[in-house]
This record gives sequence, structure tokens and C-alpha cells, in this order.
Amino acid sequence: MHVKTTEKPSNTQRAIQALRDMIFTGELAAGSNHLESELALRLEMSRTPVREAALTLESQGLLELIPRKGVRILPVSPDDMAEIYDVLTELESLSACNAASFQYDAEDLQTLASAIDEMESAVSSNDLERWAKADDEFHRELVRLGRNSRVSAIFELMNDQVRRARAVTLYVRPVPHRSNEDHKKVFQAIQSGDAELASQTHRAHRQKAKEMMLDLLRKHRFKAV
Amino acid sequence: MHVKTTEKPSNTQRAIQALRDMIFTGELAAGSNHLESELALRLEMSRTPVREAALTLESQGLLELIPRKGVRILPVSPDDMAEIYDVLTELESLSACNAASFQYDAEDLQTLASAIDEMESAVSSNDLERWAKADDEFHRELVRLGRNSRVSAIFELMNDQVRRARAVTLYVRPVPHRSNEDHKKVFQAIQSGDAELASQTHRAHRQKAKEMMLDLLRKHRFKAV
DNA sequence: GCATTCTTTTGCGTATGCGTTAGTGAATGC
DNA sequence: GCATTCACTAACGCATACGCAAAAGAATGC
Repeated sequence: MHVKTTEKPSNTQRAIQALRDMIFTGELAAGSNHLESELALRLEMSRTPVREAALTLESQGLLELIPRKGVRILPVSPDDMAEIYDVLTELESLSACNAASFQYDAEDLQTLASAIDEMESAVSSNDLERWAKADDEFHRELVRLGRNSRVSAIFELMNDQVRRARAVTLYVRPVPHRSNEDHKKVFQAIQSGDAELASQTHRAHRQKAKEMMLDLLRKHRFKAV
Repeated sequence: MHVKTTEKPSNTQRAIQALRDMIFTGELAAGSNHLESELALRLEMSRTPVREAALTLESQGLLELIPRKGVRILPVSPDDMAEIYDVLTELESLSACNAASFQYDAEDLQTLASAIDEMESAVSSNDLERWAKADDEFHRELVRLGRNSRVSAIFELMNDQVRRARAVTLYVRPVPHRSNEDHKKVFQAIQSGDAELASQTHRAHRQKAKEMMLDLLRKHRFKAV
């Protein structure tokens, strides 16, 4: 980071962050409508920055602006989740492929390795929250290693939605015992520079994850999150 | 389309469209800065809708807002173009894969077939603009057939940038004689429902396109478009 | 009672004004 | 001559104001 530690974010930035948080915590429920003026009141700022934030979030697919209805938080249906997983599958596999071809050394792969260890430890102590966090870290780092800023940006957007869904499914899903085997295989493929194997292995891993998530959503009749 | 033909777009929408157009035609050159107030004057509206449009375009990666410098049109370097092509390669290949698995009949694939014919005809009459348009149509339709709205949305964003680059390289590139063979192969794979083949064939096609584009940009020393 | 029209309210889209702050250039000190 | 300071300007971030259009409610006719 830079020297500038005291730069204060603008109200618009704060509004974006606040609205995101409120959406992810469910404080703003999926499908609900909220007037701009009401949100402005809640965030203790005027309509202008709230509106600007809403515009930004709209173009990110989190909500939509409906005249006279306020902002509507977009629900994520199982079908949406299928779309999202498909995108993530492709882009992460690409990342794995590229990461492998970059011939990273052990130090570069430190974060990835730590995430795997962390998941292992979390699973054995049955700490699902910690596992989810480490899993997230693994995927994010994988994408980062793929060194494609556009892929990273899209990943962040889509991953937000996955986290939303995972928040409601975390404790109804089976404990992820075997998942880490996949991660290790992907790790080894990257370490050994086998791009094709890394890509294919990760693709299979993600497709499994997709099926599991969709099963959960359907089984528990989550029509939207 | 619907009945509503007389709905007028808001100024913000017009500003978004106008700014996009101005960026793609080069009226707003890559790397240049433009004050919000100046743009507002040009678009004959107040700063508010211009600013809202700029926020939206910023989150789409077309420009950035720099305090006291105005909006800066983001240049697209060859490295950026490489990133973009990689994303498009993945997502279009996924689309081809899905399209193939949907077992479309001849009628469904009409638009795709027409685009191929159009390209053939355009190439033989040496009409590169027409070819580019048909090529664009082919790729867009392919993505549409993949039936993933998120993929479509990302495609549109990335494809915009490709069009920008193509605008400057169209007349320095070799005439695309063999490109349509790839398209036909992809088409046949989709028609015969061979998902794997469709995906792989298209991937190879896109990778060729990427290499050609990057060669062109490098050879002609386009540092940015 | 029900439908239809008129009135009222409400929220958005946009304009405008203002305080803040970064950037620019002049003035001063060394 | 160079650097530092300081005042000034300009542009933004945000608040506020306003007109319009849609939705909701009231009133009227049948």
C-alpha cells in the first residue's frame, strides 16, 4: 500500500459498501423494494450519493432501479446460481491453466498452500465458517495467480453471489471432507506446471460444487436468496 | 418487442449511450480527460445525468473518474486485449458447449447460419465492414444460444472493447478467408449436438483470433486504442 | 355497488448552488 | 536560481430544490 492512510472514502463509496453489506447480511432482503429517500435516511446522507451508489450496484447486477418503487434487491434463483457457477467454473479453470503455465515457485504459492492447510484444519475441528473463509481464500488466490484483472473483477462480482447463497446453505450441506483432495490436486498441477491438468481438475471440482449447491437449493426449496 | 414504443429514455440513459458512442468512434480519445461540466455542455444536459452515466461506465471499465481531472477514457493496451480475448475465449467456448447440448433444430440455428453465409458473401466481395458485422453477429448469436444471461452481459462488455480494437485494425489485417471454416465447424458441432467438439473447435478459433489481433497490435505499434 | 374520472400525493429525474479541496502560479525567502 | 509557501481558482462531491408523471385515493355518475 501507499503512504496515504488517511484518505477518507466519499459518501458514494460508503454508500456502495454499506448497501453491499446490507444486501449480503440480508438486512435488505432479496426481492424487497426500498425507496432512495428511505435509504438515504438510513445511511445518514442525501439522496445523491445513495442514488449514485445504486446506479453502480445496478450495473453490477445486485439490484435494479424501478421508478417509484425504489431499488429492488435482485433475488438469486437456483437458475441464476447455475449461471454463476458456470461462469466461475470457466474463469477459474482458465486461471488455473494460466497459473500453472507461469511456473510459480513455492513462495509464490504460499498463500494457496496455506488456504488448503487452513481448510484441512477447519474441517477437522468442524468449523464450517472457517472452512468457508479458507475455501474462499483458495479460489480468490487461484484467480489472482491467473493474472487477468478482468477475470478477477468478474470473479469478485460472481463470488459475492455465491457467498450469499453459501450463507444460507452452509449448515445444511455435508461437511466438505473430500473437497480438499481436489484442491490439492489442483495445487500440485499448478506447481508442476501442468496447465491442462490444472484446468481440467479444477473444472471437475467446480462442477461438483455446482451440482451440490444446486441440489441443496432445490432440496431445501430455496427459491431465491 | 413490446407495445410500448413511445417510452422516452432518461437523460442518464442517453448520456450513457452518447458517451459510449463517443468513446467507440474515438471522439473521446483513449487516455484523454474530459471535465464533467464540459461533457454536460456537449450533451446539452446538466452535470447530474452525465455524472451518473460516468459512474455506470466506470463500473463497466470504460473510463475512470479522477477528481479535478474529469473522466479519463481508459486506453486498451495489447495486454488488456490479451486479457479480454482470454475471457471471451472461455465464455464463448462455454456457450458453444451449452448450445450444442441444447439440441437446437435448424430453425433455432437460422441466425447463426445466416451470419456464416453473410461472412462468406462479404469476404468474396471484399467488404470488410460487412464481414466484421456478420462476424460480430455470429459470436453474439452463439453466446445467446448458450442461454446464460451473465455470460451474455460479460460478452457485451468485452466485445465492445474488441470492436474498438477492430476498428483500427480492420484494414491492416489479412482478409479472413479461412476463418469461416472454423465457424462452419462450430456450427456443425452444435447442430450435431457434440458439445465437446463445439467447445474445443471454438476455443481453437478464438485463440487463433487472439494471436492475430495481438500480432497486429504489436506489429503496428498500437500501444493503446 | 361498481366503474370512471378527478384530485392528491409521492418519488424520481434533473437542475442548481455551495462548501471543500486539489492544483496552479505568483511571491517570498534562502 | 531554486525551493517553499500561500493565495486563488476551478472542479468535484454532495445537499437541496423543483417539476413532472405515475400511483393511490376520493368523488361522482350510473
